[in-house]
This record gives sequence, structure tokens and C-alpha cells, in this order.
Amino acid sequence: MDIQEQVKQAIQQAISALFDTTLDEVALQPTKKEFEGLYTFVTFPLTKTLRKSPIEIGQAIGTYLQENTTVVSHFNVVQGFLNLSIADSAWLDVLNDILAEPDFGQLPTKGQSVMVEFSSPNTNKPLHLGHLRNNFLGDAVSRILKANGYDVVKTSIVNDRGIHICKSMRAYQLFSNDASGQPETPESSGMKGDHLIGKYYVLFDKAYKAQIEELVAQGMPKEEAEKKAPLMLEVQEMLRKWEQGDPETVTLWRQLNEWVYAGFAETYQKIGVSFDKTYYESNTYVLGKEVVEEGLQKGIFYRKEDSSVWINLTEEGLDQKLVLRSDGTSVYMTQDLGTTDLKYDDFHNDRQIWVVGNEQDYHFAVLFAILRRLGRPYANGLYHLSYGMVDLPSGKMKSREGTVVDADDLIQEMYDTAEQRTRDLGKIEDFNSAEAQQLYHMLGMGALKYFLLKVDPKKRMLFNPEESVDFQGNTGPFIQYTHARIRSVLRKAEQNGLQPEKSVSAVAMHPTEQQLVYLLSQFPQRIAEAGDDYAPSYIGQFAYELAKAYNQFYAEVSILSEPDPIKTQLRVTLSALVAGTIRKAMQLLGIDVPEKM
RNA sequence: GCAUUCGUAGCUCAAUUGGAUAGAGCACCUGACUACGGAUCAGGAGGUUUGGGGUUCGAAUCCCUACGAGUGCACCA
Repeated sequence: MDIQEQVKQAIQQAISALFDTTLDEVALQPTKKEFEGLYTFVTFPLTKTLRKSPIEIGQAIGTYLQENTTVVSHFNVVQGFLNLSIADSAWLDVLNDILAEPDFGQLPTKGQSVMVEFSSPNTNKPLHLGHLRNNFLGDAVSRILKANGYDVVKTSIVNDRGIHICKSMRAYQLFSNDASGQPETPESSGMKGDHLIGKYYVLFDKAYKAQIEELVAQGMPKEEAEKKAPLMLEVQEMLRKWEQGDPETVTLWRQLNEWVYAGFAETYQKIGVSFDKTYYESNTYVLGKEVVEEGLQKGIFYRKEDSSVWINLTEEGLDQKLVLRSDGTSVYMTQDLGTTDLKYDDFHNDRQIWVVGNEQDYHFAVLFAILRRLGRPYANGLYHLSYGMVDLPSGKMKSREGTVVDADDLIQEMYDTAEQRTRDLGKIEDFNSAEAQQLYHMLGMGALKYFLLKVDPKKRMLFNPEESVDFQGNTGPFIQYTHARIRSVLRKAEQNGLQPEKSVSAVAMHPTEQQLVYLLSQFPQRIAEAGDDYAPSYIGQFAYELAKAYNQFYAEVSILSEPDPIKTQLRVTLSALVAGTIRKAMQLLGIDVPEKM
């Protein structure tokens, strides 16, 4: 079925028939645009064993393929490169195979399950640009893994407790009363809950810094001032009260968090992200101490004189790491050990993936090493999907310096831009206002998601606001536009009584048509690679290449005014298939595509 | 200081994992049948892949080195 496989096997055959030897693996690469052909076989590696020139080998294999196969129609040899052209009949076979597959793009089930943990926000501030990259990545990877045949469980662990939450709470207690003595609420202020709480987090920081400065002015060293500032002491006291279950503190904590969750829910809804299970750190932070006990018993951990517990990971190239404080309380690692067990107990996933920024690379290296030492059955299925930070042209984002790009603001900005562009072009006069709003949202989110997902996750990236609202070239809206354009052609075709068919008949093909079939045939493989590498960027690139190739095809051949009905039929069918595949690919990125725009 | 990731056109990113003359988009020039949607297409210009060594038929990719940048090195999360 797969042309590439056919060609590879044919080459194996040729080599054994011609030279009486075999090659472990035949590697094919796409032929460069400047040369004729589709696949290229590099003959250099054979020169040593065969003691023949690369050109000679190329000629011999090429001739053999042309004479003995139906796939290869002709060939040319340039230096050590054998360029192979594929016969139209083979292309049509491929096309018909794809058309016969109802779930094209859905790979067979793997019989395995994966948990993807992402988003995991703090409840002391609203989401920003960095969170968006995380959310889009986690969501897209989940979709891609599903397409790869895995059962996927999406989870988030909400960081809803701890000293930073107490900071917002304390500031709220101190500063939230308005002139009439009423505390501010989302309703009274008209602010989204997460933004409201974020405001108090910033207020805390300001007031705290002012106290430090005052103490320093009185002659206290800065380090001491940071620890002894009254606000800091109050917040620590508040955390103690929270842990003891003090009713007043817990009530306030509940109230503020609820407001934040309402705000988050709104944002998640807008970006189309959801979870199968949400964990709360207020429940899980106590976990992990039994794991420490277990590790001690197994002799994997050791206790120091001050009774703190450690593990020595120098054999793995890591350091010694603390897993329990000397006062017996947990650290971050303790919790994660316990939580990982919990997640496994809940779902028994074959694999667990964490979408977390690359500043935690070391933490996860240690976590995985410990779990391997403990002999956890799932230890080899753990993966940290580490992604780079998002920089701004002005430099790094810093919450406290107010240089963060707020997620809600950004989404609104993209929406506004989409609306402006659409109005300028004036193509949707027949839309009612609800339809128009839906379109603006679809385009705005498409631009934003594509912009953040087209870059390799591992790399840090630059977010240039001007480029992000660009709707031309390698952008989400360009791909969405191509889809809308095809749908328009298909509507018109239908008016002419033409429908896409389930199969196409033999006919001479245009190079742009061959190119389209070739790209389409690559889709399953690209999904597999994107799954293996956890790289939504592969899918983005695929969608872009497919859209570009279609526009090229569109510019070079005529679909509806083509005189030959068989060619028209092929082109209508191919168009429908491309539109469907673009939609599927974009869906893997969590991006919707419109019928009109 | 130690560990780790990275450095590709003016800018943002690719490069099938060691293959041909390193490709796209943006920006900048030049064109496109009265057209099935111009949010498009075709073409031009733009590169010593940070510098210097090495490995081999062949290097942006692997090794060494210098320079530059990010991140991590808490009994924080």
C-alpha cells in the first residue's frame, strides 16, 4: 500500500538481484525541488562494499526498478543520488486507499494508556502567556496521542495552597475594604476572580517591599529584613493556621480560591481546554511520607544525624537529594513521589507525562531516578515534556514587574484583530452576529495557538505581538483560509451537481496533484512521529505544507472549468480530501477551521 | 564556580536525525488569465550555519576549544 515501503522493498530486491548482497535498511528521502523525482536513494554508502562508483550503482538500480516494478516510472542519477519518479497509477492507488479509509488519521489502538498532566496553575494569579504555551502543548499532545491509538487521561494539579496563596489572602484582609467598609468581590469590582486575586498578590508584594525598605533604612541588613518584615511573619502564621484547620482562615481560603476557579473556568472555556481529572495540592501535599519510609526500609534512602532523609544519586550522575526535612515535614520531592503513586493507583496508566517548563529539568531527572530505584512498575514510562520559556521582545516576563502578557487580554486582542481583518475584507456579509463572533474567536484562537505550537516545544521562543497577529504566510489563519477556500469550491461544485467520490478512475495527473497525494499519504506517519517526539510542531508544519501545496494546485489547474470530466472528478475528490485532512490536522492542535471567512 | 540547554538570512522559525546548491514565513523589490475566494500564487534579492580546529566519501548536525545567551544548583514550590 505505502509507496515508500514498496520502493524500499524494490530497492532491496534490486540490490540482492544485481549485486548479490543486502542492505540492513534502505533510507529514502524526499527529492529536492530542483531535481525531478519524488524519492531519492543515496548510493554513497554502497560504494565501499561494492567497489563501484556511486553513479554506476544508481544507474543499475534505477534501470532495474524501471523494468521490474510498476511503482517507478522513470529515474535520473545525479552524482550519488538516485532520483525516482512514481507512476500515476501508483499515486491513484494510494489515493484510493486513503479514500477507502474512513478514519484516515486515526492510528490503530495501542492498547495502552497515557496520562498527560498539564496546566497546573497557581491560584494566586491569572494565567499568562507562558501558561498558554503549556496549556496548548498539553492539549495538543493529548489529542495527538489519542490519534496515535492511546487512551489518554488529561489531568491538572492545582497548586491551591502554600505561602504564596497566603500572601494574596493576607493582602485581601488588609486592603480589600472600600470606602463603605465592604470587602471587594468579583461582583462589586466587575473583575474576573483570578484577576482580582492577582491584584492582591501584587499589592502584597508592594507592601512587603515597603516594609523591607523601612527596616533597612533603620539599619537592619536586607536578608534579615526580608525574614522579619511583619507581613512575612503574618503570612507564615496564616499558613500555620491553615494547616491546623483554623475555620476563619480556611473559610477565607475557600472563598478566594472559588473566585479564582470561576475565572480559570472562563479562560479554559475560551481556549477550549478541559481535564478528565483535577487534583488539588491541598489534598496531595501530605502524600509521600510512606514512600520515604519504604525507601528507608529498602535501604535506598538514608537518615542523617539531624534525622533528615536523603538519597544519593551520584551513580546516576546526579547529586544527593533531600526527601524529608529534619523536622519530618515534606518537601516538593516528597509530594511528587506520593502524587505519582496516587495518579498510578487511580488510573494505572502505562505512561505518565508532565508538561512542565524546562526550569524543572533537574527536579524531574531526580524524581524519575528515585522512582526507578524504588522499583516502581511504571518507572520506565515517565516523561517530562520540558518546554522553553516564552520571551518578549522587551526581554523576560516578570510577574512582579508587570511585564507579563495576560492570557485573557491576549485572547481579546487576537479576537479584535480577527474582527478587524474580516471586516476589512468584507466576505461574510451574510453572517449574523453570533456567527460572526464565533468566527472571530475561531480565527483569533487559531492564530494564537498556531503561533505558539509551530515552534519546537523544547526551544525557547520569542513572542512578538506584531507577528502573532499576522494572518499571512505561515500562520493559523492562512491554513484556516485554505480550508474555507476549498469548502467554497466544493459548494460551487455541488451546485453544478458534482460530489466528491469514494474512488477515482485512472487519469494522467498534474505534478501538483501528485504532490498533494504524496503529502496526504504522509499524514499517518507524521502523526506517529509527532506522538513519538511529543511535538505538535510537526503537525503544524504538515498542515502548513498541505495548505501551501493546495494553493499551488489551485493556482495551476482549473477545477470546475476543466473540460475532462474525469479530471474534474479527481480534483473535486482530492479537494474534499485535502479539506478534511487540514481539518483533522488542525484539530490535533485544538484549532477549528471555518466554512467561510 | 559546577551542571545543563542553546547559538542558522535584517527578524521569527525549518532542515526527514550524517546527505545534493542549508529551506519557509515576515519585511523589501517585480509580476499574476476580467478570477473556482487576491487572508492567494509566481519570481528576485538576502548565508563563511557565532569563531577556530578535528572525525569521513560528505558536517548546521558528531568530538575538542574559545566566545555569547538561557536555565538549574534551598531542609522554596
